[in-house]
Amino acid sequence: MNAQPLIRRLSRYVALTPDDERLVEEAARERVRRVGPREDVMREGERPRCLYLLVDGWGMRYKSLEDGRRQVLTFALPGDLCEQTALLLEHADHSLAAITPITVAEIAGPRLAELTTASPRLATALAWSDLCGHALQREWTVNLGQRTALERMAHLICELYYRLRAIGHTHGLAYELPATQAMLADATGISAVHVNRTLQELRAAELITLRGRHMTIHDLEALETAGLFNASYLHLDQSARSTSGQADVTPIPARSVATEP
Amino acid sequence: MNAQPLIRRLSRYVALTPDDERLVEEAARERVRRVGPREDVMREGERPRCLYLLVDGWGMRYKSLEDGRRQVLTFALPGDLCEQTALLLEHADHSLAAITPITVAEIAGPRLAELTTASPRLATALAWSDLCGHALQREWTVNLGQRTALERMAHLICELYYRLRAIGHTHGLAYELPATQAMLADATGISAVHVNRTLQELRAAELITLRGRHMTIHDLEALETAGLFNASYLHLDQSARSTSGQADVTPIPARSVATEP
DNA sequence: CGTGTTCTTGAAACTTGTCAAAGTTAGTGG
DNA sequence: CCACTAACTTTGACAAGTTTCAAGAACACG
Repeated sequence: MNAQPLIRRLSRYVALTPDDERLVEEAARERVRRVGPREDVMREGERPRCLYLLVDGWGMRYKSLEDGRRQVLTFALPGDLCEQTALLLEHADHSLAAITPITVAEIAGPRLAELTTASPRLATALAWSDLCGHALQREWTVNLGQRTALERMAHLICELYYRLRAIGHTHGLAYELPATQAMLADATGISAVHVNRTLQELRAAELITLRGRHMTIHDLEALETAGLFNASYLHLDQSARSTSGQADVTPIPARSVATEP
Repeated sequence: MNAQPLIRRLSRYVALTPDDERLVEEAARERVRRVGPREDVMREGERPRCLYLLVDGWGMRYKSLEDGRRQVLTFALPGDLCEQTALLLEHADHSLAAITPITVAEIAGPRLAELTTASPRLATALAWSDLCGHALQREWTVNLGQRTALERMAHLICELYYRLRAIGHTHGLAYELPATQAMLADATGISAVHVNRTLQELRAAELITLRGRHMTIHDLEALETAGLFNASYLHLDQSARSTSGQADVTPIPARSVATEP
């Protein structure tokens, strides 16, 4: 039950066997935690003791500057997992906060190692999961560096649409967007006030409707154009590829680290 | 010889045995390429057929927008390696260009797999290398999203200083900076003209001198403060940590992919 | 000793940020 | 179920930071 979002996600990359799925389910069932909105799941500077799998709800990864400025690195959606290498760190380099009430499964390092050594398919799938996270981070770098405020917002709205659609969280062209404008501001690197104006501009252009937490896209193609958006960086259509007899996919990771010293 | 920068880099994370070093050397010697300034080593959209190891010179990873805008994702320095998972991709999601004349070693997927299966130390070291790359990308996200033009430049200058110092490419507080102001602009997300003004501001504040390609930092501490810079994200001081008997560092990766289909 | 790239400068326009206050929504407790 | 508070959204006016355009100066290379 709990592991469904992750299994669904991993299956996007590699065809898993029933055994694989069982392994994932066990790992995700072991320790489950609920965290309320505005609370941190994991905090910058702390020692990472496990990998967090977001089972349900919205989260956000962020880094803070000493003077209080804050940058959202990415929004975390159901099925999202920390990058595996994070376990190597002595101190986490960013925080993960809950936006809505969320459910997270904690996957300990040794447990993760088990998965990847037991199944090369899982190892590959997890590598894919990491890869997608990094591709996303690169695209955000571009978004922040090159796009105007309007383009950034349009781009973000498109990204969230595609990511949510991939996990069945859209209704037609609509989805629930629990992030506040202040959070959108921290994600796009523009001020909260300007986020507000930018959203109004998108409304005026009849590209979207946003009332309360309800986002509706009216013209996806136009919105993508406005945001210079191209979904390929999300790698949502990998599905089949890895299924066929891929020759020498070496085991892959199993990046656990010493357990508590 | 060729592999020195990478060996040096990997040794920062994990103590390697002579055997490990030999393996790395062999892998890096196999195919070596020289690329001239302004040429691409690898281009967005192409199928990645190997991992590139920058042996000598400066490069930059970048993504382009359809309308010609360009964002530098990071500067590549000697010893830098592509992330291992990049081999999974059908199409590279960014390009790598030479800034100076450079030497790159091409490491094929199977070769990489060999390294990681043969030596758990190498596997861990390579995982660390990936991790550092991602941590750097996250920090750039913050840089672009939250810092002012002056802060971004200061931050970038500090970052380059520390990275170059780690590979012995600094002379006291000075280093050669082959990137043009236009490249710095694409890296910091500000216009080339404003980069120029910003550099002058840093000069006026007596924080740096930049004549031709020669960068000198006059007051590193003040520069770090100006850029809200904190070197910890670079993970330059991992050295010792992994040396001691780390219990259960599971093998780790070996992320190769099907060789040419 | 050109010729093309890179750096520098100034002035004007524009995007975005800041401040402050009012309006709205949502959640909590009486 | 309403009242009340706190959080969030919206607005306006203004300030500031940054971009753009255009042109000249300084380099660097063949």
